[in-house]
Amino acid sequence: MGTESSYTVDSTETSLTILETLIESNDPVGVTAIAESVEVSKSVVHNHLSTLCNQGYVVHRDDQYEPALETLTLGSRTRARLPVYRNGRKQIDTLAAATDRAATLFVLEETNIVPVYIAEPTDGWSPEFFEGEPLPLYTNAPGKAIMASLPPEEVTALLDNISLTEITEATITDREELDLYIENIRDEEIVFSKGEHYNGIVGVAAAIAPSERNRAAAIAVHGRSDRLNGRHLSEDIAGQVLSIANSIRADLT
Amino acid sequence: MGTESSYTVDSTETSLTILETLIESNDPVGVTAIAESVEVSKSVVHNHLSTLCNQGYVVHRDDQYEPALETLTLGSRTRARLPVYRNGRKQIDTLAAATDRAATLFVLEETNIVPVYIAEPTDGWSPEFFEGEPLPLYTNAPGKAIMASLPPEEVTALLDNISLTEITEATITDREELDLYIENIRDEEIVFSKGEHYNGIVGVAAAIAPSERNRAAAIAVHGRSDRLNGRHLSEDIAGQVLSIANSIRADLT
DNA sequence: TAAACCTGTTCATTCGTGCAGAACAACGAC
DNA sequence: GTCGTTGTTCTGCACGAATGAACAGGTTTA
Repeated sequence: MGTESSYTVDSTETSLTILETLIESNDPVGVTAIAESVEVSKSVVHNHLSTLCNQGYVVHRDDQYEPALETLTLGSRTRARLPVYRNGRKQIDTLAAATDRAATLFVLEETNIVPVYIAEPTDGWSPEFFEGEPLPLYTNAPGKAIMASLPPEEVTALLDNISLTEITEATITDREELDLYIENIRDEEIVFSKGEHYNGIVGVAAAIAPSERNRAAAIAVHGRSDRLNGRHLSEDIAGQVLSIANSIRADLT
Repeated sequence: MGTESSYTVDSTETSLTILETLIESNDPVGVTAIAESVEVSKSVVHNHLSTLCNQGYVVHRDDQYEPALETLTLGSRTRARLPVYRNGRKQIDTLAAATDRAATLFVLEETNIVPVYIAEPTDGWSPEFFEGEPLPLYTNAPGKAIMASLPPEEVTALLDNISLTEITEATITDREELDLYIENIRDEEIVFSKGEHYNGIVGVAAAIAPSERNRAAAIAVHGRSDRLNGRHLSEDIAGQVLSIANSIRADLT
């Protein structure tokens, strides 16, 4: 893991940086603005944008540039490789509909979990994170559920490669405390979290343990703590999360 | 439109080609295989892969490379810019649930339509196309519905930039015939298609006309012709497509 | 056991190309 | 009209990306 190679291609990096800049700025943007933001000359930005346009990842209109919708292919085809997504997606939809809260499917990748599919409630709060945005393992319910579903030696291997930094006041930043916590939830089927990544947001998660051909995954329901609490959270919601998790597990044969 | 610039960055192109190669091969793949496929030397492939790994778009395990789930961020954040997606997504879900067929939201980009959100039926056939994969305007119902919703001069501007090639026997390849067809459906609210892009697949579509701040879009229901036909198609399904289209239009204020 | 053949990775060298910066063109504001 | 902008083009130079061979592992073959 993590053997950072020194031989890299600089121009690819700047191209990707430019593309990311386009995506982060939520409106069409011009060459000079990008040049200032990325700190390269205008002509360079122009060349990279032309390249990205030719490849179909950027569109050009009225001296302004925007990320192209074709960027969706990369991700949609990548996640379509995951059996847990292909089989589990509809179950996430029903989980969101049944609980009327945001339901998400997470998959372990490297030392992070990545939300692979987010089903939003018909109305109300939706998660701040995006599909594809890596999240740390230790600041949320699905991450902890996944860790508890892995063999202990794999967990230590993962945790040895990351540092525990505080996101909110509720984040566990002490390694021993975290190890102990994971041991304690090892026999549980459901993991709760309260505001360890986003203040005022609670979550219920259940892991889908890895197998021969499937990566470690987890499903979760998130919501604002004022609308998701008490027995409703710990019994109703948790029960539904658990039953959907079992159902997805069963479908993976 | 289409002023292809000659000043481009070659290494960016090869990086993206390598990434696309990884995505198309549905399994983890090694350096030499990519080198053969892209026709560059192994060391070059290695350097580009290292770069893509560092940027988070490729993951490296056991001498094998795979596209990273983080590729999802690009597309998910790009489509989140579209008001029609943010407001219409749930409606597409209900359309798919109500008809128990695949329902899709398309958006016009350059001279293509791009599926931005696909809701699959609880069981049964799902479209062959991926979210983000550009489709020609003239081979399917949503494309034609969009053209019929645009001012005629814009349609001719679009069609002047593409060539009509035959995909299946049902594809309209004659420009005059296509122009006439579009004129004929101009007053209709619903457009049908039968196997013009995929054999044996029929579709019903309704356009969401462009406005000041929203691009031209369309919604559609697709299915296999043996299970989607006759009065069921032309009345039941069409009616639901229409009512959802109206609802999305209304939500866009 | 050892040699032949796979991998993926590293390395020096050389050639090509991506880069900066200035000049250009096209538009808008004052 | 002129001075701001903008995006685009162009040229020379220097840096860096590509080459192709050598290296380090592992697995198969004799």
